Amino acid sequence: MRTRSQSKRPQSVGEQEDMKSRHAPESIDDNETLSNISRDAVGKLLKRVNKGFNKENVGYLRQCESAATMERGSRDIDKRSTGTAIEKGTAEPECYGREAMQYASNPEKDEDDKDYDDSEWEDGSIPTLSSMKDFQEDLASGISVEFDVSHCLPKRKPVRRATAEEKEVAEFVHKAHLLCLLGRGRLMDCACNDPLIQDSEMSNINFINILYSKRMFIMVLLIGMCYGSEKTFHNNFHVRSQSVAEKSCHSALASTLETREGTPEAVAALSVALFRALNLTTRFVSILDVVSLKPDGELSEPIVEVGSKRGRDIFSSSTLMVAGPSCSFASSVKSPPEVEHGISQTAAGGAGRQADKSKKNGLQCQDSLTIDEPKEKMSDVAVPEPPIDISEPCLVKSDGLKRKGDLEFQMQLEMALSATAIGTIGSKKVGAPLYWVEVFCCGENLTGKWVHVDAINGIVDGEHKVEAAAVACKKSLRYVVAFAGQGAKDVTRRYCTKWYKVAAKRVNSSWWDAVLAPLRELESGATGGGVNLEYEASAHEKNEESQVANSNHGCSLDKNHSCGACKECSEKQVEGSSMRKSLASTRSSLEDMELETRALTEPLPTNQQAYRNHQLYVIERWLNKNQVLYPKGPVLGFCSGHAVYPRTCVQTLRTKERWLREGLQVKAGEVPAKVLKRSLKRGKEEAPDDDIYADGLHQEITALYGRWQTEPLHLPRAVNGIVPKNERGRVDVWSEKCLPPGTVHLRLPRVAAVARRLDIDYASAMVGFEFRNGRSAPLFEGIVVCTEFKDAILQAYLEEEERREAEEKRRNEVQALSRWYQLLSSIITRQRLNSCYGAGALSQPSTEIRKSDDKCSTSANRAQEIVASPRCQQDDTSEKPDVPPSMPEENHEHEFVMDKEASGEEGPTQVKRCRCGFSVQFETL
DNA sequence: TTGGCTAAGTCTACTTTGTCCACA
DNA sequence: GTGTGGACTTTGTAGACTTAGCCA
Repeated sequence: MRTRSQSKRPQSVGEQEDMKSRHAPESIDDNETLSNISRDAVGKLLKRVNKGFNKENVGYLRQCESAATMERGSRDIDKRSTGTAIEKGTAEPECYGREAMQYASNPEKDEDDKDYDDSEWEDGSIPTLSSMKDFQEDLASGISVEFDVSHCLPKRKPVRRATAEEKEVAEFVHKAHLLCLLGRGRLMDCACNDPLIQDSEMSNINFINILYSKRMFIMVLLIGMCYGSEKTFHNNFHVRSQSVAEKSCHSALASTLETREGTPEAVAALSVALFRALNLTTRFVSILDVVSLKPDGELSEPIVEVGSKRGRDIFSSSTLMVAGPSCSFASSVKSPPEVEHGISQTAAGGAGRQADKSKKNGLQCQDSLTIDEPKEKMSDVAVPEPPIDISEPCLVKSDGLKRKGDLEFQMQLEMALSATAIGTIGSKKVGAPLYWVEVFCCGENLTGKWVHVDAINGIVDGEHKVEAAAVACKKSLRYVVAFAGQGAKDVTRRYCTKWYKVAAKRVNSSWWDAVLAPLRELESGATGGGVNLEYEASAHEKNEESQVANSNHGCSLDKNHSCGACKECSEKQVEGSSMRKSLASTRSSLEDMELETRALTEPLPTNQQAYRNHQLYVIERWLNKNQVLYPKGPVLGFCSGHAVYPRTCVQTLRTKERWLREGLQVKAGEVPAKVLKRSLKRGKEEAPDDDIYADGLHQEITALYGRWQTEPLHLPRAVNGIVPKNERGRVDVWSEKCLPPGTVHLRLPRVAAVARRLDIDYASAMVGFEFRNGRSAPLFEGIVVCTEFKDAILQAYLEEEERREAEEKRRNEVQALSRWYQLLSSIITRQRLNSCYGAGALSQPSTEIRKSDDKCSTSANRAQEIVASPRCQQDDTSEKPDVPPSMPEENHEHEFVMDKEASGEEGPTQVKRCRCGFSVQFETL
């Protein structure tokens, strides 16, 4: 096919060849390059054409071949009509050459050929197989394709960089979104404390009496959130896609509780409510899926691309998130129909049958696990040391499989399920783990841990799997926040293994820490104030023991008893309060230590780029020019042959002058830790011994020193009231440390004049530089004087300021009076002129003057009074000229006639009036 | 898909210590 | 005659940093 523009081209290939041959001697090199480029481009095009025609256009080609005769006829007509000398078989090469040019200039467009605008194309001959053959023959015979070399050179795409303003806006949006999500999490956490919801959930279980056993607690976790082995929590609640309908958190939970169907957030929150109803210390944990911190950055869309073909709801619903083989996968969430069809049939594929098979085994395993395994495993260990997943033990730890065949079958099944799970994750067909629960499980000697519990997916202690699942779902694990007691705590480090990657995507830590600071206290108070299993068990025992005692003083005792009236209860409250506080601080600090330990024991990255901004490690190649490693060691490892050092070894070097600003000076005899060479482009010459001339370039060296080479600044002390000054007769006050001993910095305006008047020695205090008039200029603020003169100068300064203020006030008053006098004088003069010339032709200017007077007379009421004086009014009304009998010609000479005579306070006045209406009022002497 | 490398654009820190003239 | 204060004009550069593209 040919484009319209192509059909209008005046030159045929033959003509191009002629031109090429004519210009060949002028650019032999270019021709060689062009021929190579042409050959490559045509080769690529041929591949593409073959591929395209073989795969896509075969059917169409058959139709075209059947109509080949007709098309050739029309092509001949076309050739005759255009009048171009297209040889047989050259139309197609030209066509290909055109495509080759397009392809060479923009290879990416190749994929979008189908999207070409139809208007750009006209009906033409379809290249048939025979024509292809001809084309190849022609190609072999030396036909080449010319194209503009400027379009075929590989060019980088123009890089669109965000400006500082865009970055700032993006940061604002990021922060705002973060705060919104933080607020949302707090609301949801608050809703989890709703007693109605908790009671409603409690009504579904009936083993509260056996709760107070850590062994039972673990078992409860394992069997699926208190709903029994056959009726697990995540089987009981259906997870559906995120609802866009605006619902309050309470109503969302209530609705989910009633319909047994809700969003992942609501289902996770219900599990929190359930645990809290059971008096377990529980947090509602959420990934704050906030918009990117970078402009035009990736928005964490809740839907993955694959889902678009089968409907967005499929993958927006939370399904299994863990990669491992899972019994819960087999007995997975009762999902909506599309979920079952979408995932079990597509993602799992053949493994769906495996899943069905394992479902039966899984249930058996669950049963066996919940009854046997926990009792054996948890009898001695309170905290589940290995990650406990209800899915894993069911296949691995069954005692019933003893025979070799059974073991082989087990391994095969495990491998199949692993492959299924990996495939599932690889194809991004899992729901994003956005919400889960953390339950504090206390161990011996107050050593406890927060246990990850995902009620939606039926996973316990799977914190190490969250990151992988989030990555698989294109979710960024930037902020993982645990909510409790209206507070919040950042627990991201518990769930991420590569903190250096996460930290780069987070907002600056100071702002985030400031936001979370008050929330951390609330969270700490709530989680510490809650009851862990150990504490609860002991408290429960105490309650039972004290029931008898309570009956003595008449207090009704329940688990939340606190009358506060009786002495025992008061003491118990105080004791409990202090215990809770200590428990909270201990628990919180222990968790902080744990998170900090995780951060400090992060594994070494395997790529060099990661060391550029890594908080813990560094390699020497990424050091800045003013950084060195001191001490250079220890070597923690190697990355691509580069030694890895702790980041703490990195020292920042500064010049002597820079250290002075820090209040430090370089020790005598210290050799620069690093010497920088830089070219001198400024006209000012440095001292000759500081300059070097190398390779004809005028360079200067900059000696840099480390902090270990410095000592506190020793400035000469002020003696006999004389301030030590620098070579410019000033004192550089970068900070208080830069003040000579015995001096003080008086940062007051006009204080220098006071010191000078008192004949006290002082020095101007230079506090920095500012750019004025295109160059930097020192910035002075106040003076530096000896300490003993401080009070005298301040007292004199106050007196001088009072005197100056009084003088200024007096000057202002005089100036105000003068301006009032000028104003009134001008008004009177103007009014007099107005009364004289205000009629007739001068009426308009008079009005304008009055308008301008009005603008400035808002504060001059007196002036308005004068303007509105009786005499003026009389003039305005009585002096209004009569309508002239006839309009005189322009530029006529006034002929005044004595109109009337009046007498005023200032004497008799007379008015002369011309017949044109112009009048003159004058006073008679 | 990941990592190494590079190009290119953006941002940031560094630099640094006047002169003339009107007016009080 | 002298001191004071305002106007003048509005940098330039190197290097760090970031990001996208290319390639292995």
